[in-house]
Amino acid sequence: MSESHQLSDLQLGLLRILWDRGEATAADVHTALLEQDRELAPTTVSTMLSRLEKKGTVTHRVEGRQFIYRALVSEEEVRRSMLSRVTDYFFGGDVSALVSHLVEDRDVDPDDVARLKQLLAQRSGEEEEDDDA
Amino acid sequence: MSESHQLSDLQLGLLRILWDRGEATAADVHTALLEQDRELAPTTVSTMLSRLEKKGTVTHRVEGRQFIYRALVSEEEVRRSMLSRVTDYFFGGDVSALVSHLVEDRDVDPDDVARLKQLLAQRSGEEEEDDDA
DNA sequence: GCCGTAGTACTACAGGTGTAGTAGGCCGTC
DNA sequence: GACGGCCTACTACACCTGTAGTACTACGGC
Repeated sequence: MSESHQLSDLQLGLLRILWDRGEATAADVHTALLEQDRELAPTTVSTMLSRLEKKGTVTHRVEGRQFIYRALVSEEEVRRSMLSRVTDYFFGGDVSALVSHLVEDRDVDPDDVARLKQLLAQRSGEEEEDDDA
Repeated sequence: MSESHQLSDLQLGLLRILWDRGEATAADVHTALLEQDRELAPTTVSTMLSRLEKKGTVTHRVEGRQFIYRALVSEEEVRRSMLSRVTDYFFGGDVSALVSHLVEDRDVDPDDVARLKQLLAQRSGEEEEDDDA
């Protein structure tokens, strides 16, 4: 499990739509992309969907004449895999190094810092509870 | 600036070597890859390097008969771009949401939690100092 | 001065991606 | 029962990636 999901922007875009809706016909996906200013021919969308299916990333069931697509990889899984990639390449696999970097270097504003502090407090709380259970 | 660096594993591998050494000949890169158990023909490495050069990702100077390559994009830049991608796709561009996620969900062990708390404390400390200055 | 060797350039090919046209099948309508 | 439209399947093509072989060139040694 957890093989590296190396996905292109368009592929991620398609998955995003499927994740958000649970299921969608090719036409739905096409429309959704149009709404995001990705103007592709309907056949292009279908092609991409079948290719993703061939790779096992999505699947479909048939309803009447339509194919209703559904993602086979979870958003969670892909997110995890993409994050791992960054973590591995740039922080030697050390997640907390990544977090440090983000906190130090990037635009985490003061409110968020507060929020995160709270979160961490909670985290250490839970850890103690875990000891209990 | 900051165009999306959509780089493959191998490309990142090559860049990693150049980043670490500053400069390297094709042979150096080849050797370094071997040490990482990436067994590629020397010509393969050269091919990849010239392709990266064509894209403007690396450049080279000539010394004797050898090409000495150097990255044209910084590690920082690529890291930032890859992180943005994840942040944008999965956290609507909200870096602190990403951090929360990492802290909540992933293997940040208790020591790290402590470390991060400290870091955040420091962060808010700095913020107040900034107010001062 | 010739030859081997090292190093780059050129060429090749399979597989993936982005993009889309065309063909073929089916369903509802007149 | 034929026709038009909708939907998928098949085909196409350019470009990128991974992979590597072959060709060419130049330098150093004998």
